[in-house]
Amino acid sequence: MLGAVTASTDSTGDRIIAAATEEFARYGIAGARVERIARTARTSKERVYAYHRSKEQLYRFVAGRELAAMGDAVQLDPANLPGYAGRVHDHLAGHPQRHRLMMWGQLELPPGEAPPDDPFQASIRHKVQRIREAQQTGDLDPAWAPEDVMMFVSQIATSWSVPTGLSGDSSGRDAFLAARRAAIVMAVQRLFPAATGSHPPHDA
Amino acid sequence: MLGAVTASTDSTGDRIIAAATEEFARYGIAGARVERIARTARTSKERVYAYHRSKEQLYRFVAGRELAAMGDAVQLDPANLPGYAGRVHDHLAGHPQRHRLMMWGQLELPPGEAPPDDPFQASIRHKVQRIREAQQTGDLDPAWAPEDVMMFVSQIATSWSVPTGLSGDSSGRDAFLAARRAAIVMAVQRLFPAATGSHPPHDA
DNA sequence: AGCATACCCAACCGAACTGTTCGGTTTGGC
DNA sequence: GCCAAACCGAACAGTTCGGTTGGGTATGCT
Repeated sequence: MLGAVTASTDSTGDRIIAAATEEFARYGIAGARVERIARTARTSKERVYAYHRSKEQLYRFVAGRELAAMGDAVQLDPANLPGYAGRVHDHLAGHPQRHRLMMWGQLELPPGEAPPDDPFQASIRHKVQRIREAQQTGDLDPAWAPEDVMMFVSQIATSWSVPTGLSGDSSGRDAFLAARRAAIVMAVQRLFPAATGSHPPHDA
Repeated sequence: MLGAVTASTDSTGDRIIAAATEEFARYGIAGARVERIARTARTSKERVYAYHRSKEQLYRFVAGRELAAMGDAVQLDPANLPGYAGRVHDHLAGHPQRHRLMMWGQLELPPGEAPPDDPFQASIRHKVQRIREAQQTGDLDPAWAPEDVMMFVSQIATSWSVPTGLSGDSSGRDAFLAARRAAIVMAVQRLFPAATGSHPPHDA
């Protein structure tokens, strides 16, 4: 439950991944302690390095995993961006570690890294492309630059993914997040309304 | 020019602050090296600790400074949020270190810190209050929760404050950022239109 | 029985870091 | 010239960490 992408089995490799996900989300790459990861995973440092080449590579692995899991959980639907934003909010706001895990990499990894196949860059480019296509088929207002659409939706959707202290106590947190979700959906709907569904699919 | 809040004089204390600002923005708190700060400031570690109690306290100092400088540079005008968002974009997108400096603190400092007078929390609360008042005077649509207004404007305004590789090469970067600025202003205008200015100021 | 694989544990290496100390030098006011 | 403050450079103490090594156990296959 603590690990973001809890594997189905409970092998040593899986426990290492779960423990690393937790550790990196909390302390970042530089702040993470391999010894602590090993202890949490009920194994030894030696095993961690048997499965992963280095601490940084281990981070890349779990971060990529988290990104993929998020891609599965929240499906980008360029014809219904308000719904997409709501799903993103649900996925992240209820599990702040998921957001933190990604942010650490964005700050700690100098942009001169894995340029050809970086999963994050690829994911972004893919989303922009999907939005561009939706604009061509009339599902989305073509007046906006697709990069802006993608960025604004992401930014609004993740507005409340980092606990700020504004969120109040833990008792009313669900209600709080639900209200924030409604505002997110409304804002995105106002900027990029969902397609009504009654339009010809480009060639009809 | 490199330091975000370059002091007017060039005393040792000022150079330490400038160097620390640069160092923290690039490497974060844990990643910053006091020795490197001292060298950049053309002084010694001994001097750094003569002016500041610890590395973390030094970070808090420069981060607070940066926050204050930003508060001066971009004035929140609840009656004209699109203009405010544009100013925030100008202030941050052209100087990504400014944004990075703040983000590090948000990730690295556990939320159990300086709860009573944390400048960041105070700044947020203050902005929310300003927005709430504008809603009461009719400058802003009172249908939104003020927290959402503040957060959405901030998120949209900072959309392009972190270089993503989408920004293209350095040659066309100015044009790129200018286009992004226009989109930001338009988006905020659509969500929270600027007051027309021809309304009675609450008591007329 | 033989063997390979997975595993544990503890020690270890080399490097790096924070924060302090200290002897000696410069600077500027009086 | 005198003195105090600011400063420098280098070393130091104490700790921590990433990553490696090596000896030993458990398991399961053939």
